[in-house]
Amino acid sequence: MEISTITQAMQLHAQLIKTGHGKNTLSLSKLFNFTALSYSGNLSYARAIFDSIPCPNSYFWNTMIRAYSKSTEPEHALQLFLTMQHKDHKPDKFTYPFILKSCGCLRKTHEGKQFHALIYKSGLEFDRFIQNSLIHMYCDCGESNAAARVFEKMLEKDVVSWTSIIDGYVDDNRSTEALQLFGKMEKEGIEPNDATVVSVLRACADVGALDTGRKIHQIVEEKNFGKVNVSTALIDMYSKCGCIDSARKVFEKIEQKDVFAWTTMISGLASHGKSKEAIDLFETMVEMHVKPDVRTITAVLSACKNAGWVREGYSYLNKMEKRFGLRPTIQHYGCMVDLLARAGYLKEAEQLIKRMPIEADSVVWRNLIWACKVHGDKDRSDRLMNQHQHLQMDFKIKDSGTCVLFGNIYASTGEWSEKAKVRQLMNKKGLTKPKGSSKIETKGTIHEFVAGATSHPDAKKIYEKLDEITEDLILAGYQPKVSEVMLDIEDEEKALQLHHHSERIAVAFALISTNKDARIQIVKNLRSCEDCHNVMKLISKVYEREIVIRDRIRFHHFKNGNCSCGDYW
DNA sequence: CAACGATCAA
Repeated sequence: MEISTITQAMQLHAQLIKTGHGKNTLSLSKLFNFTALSYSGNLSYARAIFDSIPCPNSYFWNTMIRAYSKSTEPEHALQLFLTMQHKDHKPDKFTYPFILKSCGCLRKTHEGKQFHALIYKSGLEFDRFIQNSLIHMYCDCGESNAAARVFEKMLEKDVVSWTSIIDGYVDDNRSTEALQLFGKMEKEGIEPNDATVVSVLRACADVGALDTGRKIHQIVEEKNFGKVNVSTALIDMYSKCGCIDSARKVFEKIEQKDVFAWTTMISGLASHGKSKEAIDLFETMVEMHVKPDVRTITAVLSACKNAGWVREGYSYLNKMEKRFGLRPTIQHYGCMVDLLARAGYLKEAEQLIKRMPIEADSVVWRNLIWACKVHGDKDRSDRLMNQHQHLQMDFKIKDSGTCVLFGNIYASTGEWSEKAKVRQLMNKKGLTKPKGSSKIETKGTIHEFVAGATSHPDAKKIYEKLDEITEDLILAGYQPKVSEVMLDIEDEEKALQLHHHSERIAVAFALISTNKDARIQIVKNLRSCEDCHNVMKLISKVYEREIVIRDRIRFHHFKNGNCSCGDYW
């Protein structure tokens, strides 16, 4: 008898009890399997069945543990493992993958390592499934190095091993290495499947690896990976690599578009400054009866923010709860505060922070304070900075972003002693300034630059080119600003090197290493500043090159000295 | 006697 509903399962259970289920383990295991694992099952009912078995065999133990590992309370899986040991029942090669999954979900690195030791002692360390689970567990716990050690030791790495380690590297901000691993995987002749390409596309999106991304698109076509999530990953990759039109083409071809596909497309359009298209697409989505989720609304609000549409922003924020039944999160309120503040409604922005049912985080405060500075409302920004500084002291928030903001504000108004205090505070709290970097892809390889770095093999040529660029820019009317970094550095020569921001170094590298008509595409890990924009505008004009910059917030397309995304602010 | 691992967006 096939079981497909929980009622059927209960009927079968009743029958088994009546006729005495002692001998009929096959029916009972079928029943148990359904109750514990199927989507329409019932975990506590499964546990009741489990508890009614006097001496459960391995299958029952493992299935019960597996059920917990998939549930919202994976810690019960670990508890059950202890019970199992207590009752002298030995774990086997099926037990460990579920246990390791639970450790991963719960970020229990320490326990995970202990299980690793147990696995080693029981001689199961060369089981492929267990090794793959170990890789995944270590990645979930943020220990990608430990995962890599397991991976290296594997004698037969299969496609799941490769996918797991690649995906883990992407999650751990090691996308460049993830792409190198994919290259190795191809060399070893392992065929990627749909899960693999999704992970590799995430890596491409992360670092702006368009060439590799296109290559993956070809593989997807050849192998006919038709799942929506693959298309969604392609849309995201193309969007994040600056090719919004290619993203759109992939989107149009999807037959059954789900929330993820819609949301990814909408946020791609929003980040490219195409607010109108983003909003239109959202309306179409609603017409097609696809229910938006909280992230969809975030994308819509950020489209409003980029366009400065205050009324529309408010209306979507209201609709979100009333029409779609979604509770706004800090991201939504933060976006709305930012929208108001950028449009110059500073008082309203501050009031919204006080009114909203969630406590503002430091990102929200930071955006508002910065907006006050941009709009020249010094009283408000001083007051907010004082308030926020107290918050920071009182709650011991470790937030280097806020310190950087304060430092920048003091520097821009020439309050050097205040700025020095911020620096002292950062030292005391052990905070370091996030280091800006710029990535660029040439011939399928990712190059990453930070200000002042000299480790690139072409460093000498790049800095020569930079000097040349600086001269050309000055001829075209650029006035070098006394950079903030320069003031902190004693050594003058070092200061001059640092003065070249990372994106300028990347552009110089692109100018000497790419074709004249290829567009230059840069991924920054921080938000780009006004000075960066002015310089990019000029370079694109003087050298007649198209330059695309992606920063934390959005894209900026520079062509012949014009920026198609409006001003940076 | 049954069974196990990797998947998307601010």
